[in-house]
Amino acid sequence: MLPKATYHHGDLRAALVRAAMELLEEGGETALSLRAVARRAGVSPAAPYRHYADREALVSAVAAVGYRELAERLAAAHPSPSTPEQLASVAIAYVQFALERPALFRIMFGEPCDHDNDERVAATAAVSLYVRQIVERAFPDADADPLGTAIWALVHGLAFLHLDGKLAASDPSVVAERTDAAINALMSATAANDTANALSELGPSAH
Amino acid sequence: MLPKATYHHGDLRAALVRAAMELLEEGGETALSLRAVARRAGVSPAAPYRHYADREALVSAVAAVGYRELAERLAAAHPSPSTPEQLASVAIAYVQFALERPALFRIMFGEPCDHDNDERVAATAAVSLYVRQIVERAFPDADADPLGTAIWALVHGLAFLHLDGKLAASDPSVVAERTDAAINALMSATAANDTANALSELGPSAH
DNA sequence: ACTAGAATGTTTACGGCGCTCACATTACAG
DNA sequence: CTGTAATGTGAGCGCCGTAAACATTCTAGT
Repeated sequence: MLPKATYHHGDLRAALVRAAMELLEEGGETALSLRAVARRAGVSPAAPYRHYADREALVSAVAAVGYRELAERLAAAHPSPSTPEQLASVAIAYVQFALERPALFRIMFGEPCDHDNDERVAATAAVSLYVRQIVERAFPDADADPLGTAIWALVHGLAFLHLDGKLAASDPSVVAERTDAAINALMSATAANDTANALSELGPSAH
Repeated sequence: MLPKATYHHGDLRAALVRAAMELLEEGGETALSLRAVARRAGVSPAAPYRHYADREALVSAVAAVGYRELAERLAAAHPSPSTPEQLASVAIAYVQFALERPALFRIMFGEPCDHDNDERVAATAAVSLYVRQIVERAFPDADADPLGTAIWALVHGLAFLHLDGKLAASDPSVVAERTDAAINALMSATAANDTANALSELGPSAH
């Protein structure tokens, strides 16, 4: 399939995403131009337009595979976390993913999201759902929606602040430690509130 | 000063930042090109290079004033917060700032930070310091550094997730409510830990 | 007051970019 | 087998960031 003696490529659509991913890892977000992607795929500058409406559509496709890879990474940290420690390990994996693949992470979260791109919105919805499911398992008595939001936001914020160098941290291990500490703080709060709620028997909808 | 009958501009350096700011608010980040800025400032495309090394240097300058405006906004929410409620109001102001000026916020935090730009690093250090000072006042018994990091990350993450549409929220008031809830969760945790620490008389340097 | 040189702005130009349109080639359905 | 749809090409437009040579103005030292 590499020889490319043929006029038609075969599966240019997928090849473009692959090429874009490579350029992104090699040269950062500035290296990700439609023309460069076309060059790497061995195709003319106008060819990508047969498969993607514009540059942003291709970028959204790249982001979508990014979401999938992030999900895999989190699952690898722990398939179905249900304790605070396990949840913390997933959180650390999230931050590590951001630091190891900064350009991809920025594309996934750092740009105005294209809400017309079905593939993309589905992928982010999956991440959101995943977080909430974890929270539901780990804290059955808590309101999963706001707590899931808080946890995701905390981890996401840690990732971004590290990414932007707002939090000095050359050593990945101190990043992990910091993430662990932050998550534990939030979760001990939740545990305390759960206990309080249970004791006072106020039911699910407090406040 | 507007007639601009003169060859020299007078204070082009500042005028460029102002023009860039305007373009950013009007047309988003894509509208922020060196050439467009020069046009708006009534000057040739090459003129900005007398004052900024390249496009990124100008963007960093814009980001720097963004940090200052964010600081003002937070101070306006509460000049010197020392209670959880006051801290929460500052957090809400942070998220609101991000939502009201998304393009500016993205420039401030969504790009690889230029660490060679003194103005910029100083401005972000100021924000970091500000957060830690608040935390020290609100939680004298806590370790301000990790707690400050956690709070900043939580708020920052909320801002970014809302910005990217990862958390559905058309209504600003529900955003504020969500922010309030998240912050309260984190802080009640801290309060609980403070109490525990005080009770067990472990001293300031636990862990 | 005069003048050299430093600042600052202009002009022109280069290559790369996203994107469009007319055209060439190939695949496939009838 | 053939016509039509799908896919890739080539040339070209206007924009971009940036650089080099040049023009104008400000300013300091005499």
